[in-house]
Amino acid sequence: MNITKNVEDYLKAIYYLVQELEFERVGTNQLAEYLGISPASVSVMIKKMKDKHLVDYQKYGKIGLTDSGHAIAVKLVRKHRLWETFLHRHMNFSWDEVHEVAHQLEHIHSPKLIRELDNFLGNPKTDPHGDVIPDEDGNYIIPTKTSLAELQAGNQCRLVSVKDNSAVFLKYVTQLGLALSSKIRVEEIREFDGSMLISYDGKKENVSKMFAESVYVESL
Amino acid sequence: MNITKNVEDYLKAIYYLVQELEFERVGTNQLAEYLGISPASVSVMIKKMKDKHLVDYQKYGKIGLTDSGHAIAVKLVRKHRLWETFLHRHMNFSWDEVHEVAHQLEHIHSPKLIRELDNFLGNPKTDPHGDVIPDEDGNYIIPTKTSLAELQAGNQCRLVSVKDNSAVFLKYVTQLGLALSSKIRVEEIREFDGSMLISYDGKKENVSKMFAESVYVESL
DNA sequence: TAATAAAGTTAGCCATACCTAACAAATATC
DNA sequence: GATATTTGTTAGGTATGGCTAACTTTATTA
Repeated sequence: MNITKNVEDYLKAIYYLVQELEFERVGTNQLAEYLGISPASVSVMIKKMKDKHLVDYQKYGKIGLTDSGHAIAVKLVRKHRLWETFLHRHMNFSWDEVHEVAHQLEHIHSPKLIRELDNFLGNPKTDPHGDVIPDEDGNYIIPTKTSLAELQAGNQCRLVSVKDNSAVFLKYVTQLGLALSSKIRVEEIREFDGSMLISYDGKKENVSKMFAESVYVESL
Repeated sequence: MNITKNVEDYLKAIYYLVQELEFERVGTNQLAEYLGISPASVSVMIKKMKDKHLVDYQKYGKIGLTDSGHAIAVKLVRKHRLWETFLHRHMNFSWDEVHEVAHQLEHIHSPKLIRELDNFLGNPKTDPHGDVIPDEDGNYIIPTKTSLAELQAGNQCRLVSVKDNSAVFLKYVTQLGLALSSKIRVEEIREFDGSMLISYDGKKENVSKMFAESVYVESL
């Protein structure tokens, strides 16, 4: 059973939509939207992937991963995050630049390379966005994620990861002067729109509710 | 004009057959043989590549690279050899293991990554097989290659590169206890089959003419 | 509940890139 | 120079993975 680059992309997309965004299962349209292709193409592909026992599916239903599909997806996530770490630490890629190239690199097939890369990087536990890197056996703990938006005025926290890995969002975070492990204090929360005034590194900035929801923190 | 991974493979293959093996131009059958695909497929592909101005070609003639085709091929060679160097130096890949994975990695598109990789490696001039790595502008000097077979009994030399990068051949070289920059002395040459007795590192070994022709040396 | 909207599927088409079989051209040999 | 042999091309088929248009099913809402 030959898994193509495309099938790998589908598996990772399903994994992402199912696990990270916390839907239980994904619809063909959502998946199509996420992958930037037509729902019709997804319909056809999912049928083939079902034949290969990579996804759970029945017509007009929702898509889920089988155990084998899940295992492959986790391996891809591991590769992706190891490459991101490599690019960030050794190739001078900023955290908003790593994703695109890592997306290409994750399709390289070489168990030895991944083992060696992991070793070279010193078995990192998280990637440049604070996301957990699954171990060689595909095991990992998804940490309970608290968003900045859940805090109260007066609370202090440390930035541990981001919900949105898009270059646009990450550049904005960088522009604000924030990075992983930045220490943040919630100064005020505006009831009417959920925006907050936060302080960090001697700065004070106003951020939207959406921003606060896109940033995960650890309470201090 | 979108260059696919397959077209890249064709370009590199043509480049290799034309430059490295010193034919002026390649026939479709030779190319098909080298790529492990049918001549018919090559015929069709070359027609498309001609339309994209990547190759010089006319029906029933021989294939050559255009300037733009050549430029792309050289960039691929550069990427391939930089990745080989990386795999060998930092990922503990032996010189017989690097080719396959580098062949995958050379298709990664990211000018920044290649610049950074080159920098990370300290702008290496040669890869783990002793082959020259073209610079960022695609410039490189093909050194005059002297094979071990050209030497006379009593001559001394140093191994600088190999003609054959196949795992089978490289493993044999390693097994003999030879590596790049090994110092070799030609002890005897047998007229009838061109085989030679060579000595190096206190060892004495008999090698075939074909072997001697597959190893490039620098006279001492 | 019936009409409408949203979501999903099927059919038929395109591009890439491979294949085999049959044919055509070029080269080599008698 | 005629006939093999080698070399190369064309035609028609397969698989992957996209697309649009038309249709069906499910969900929503009046």
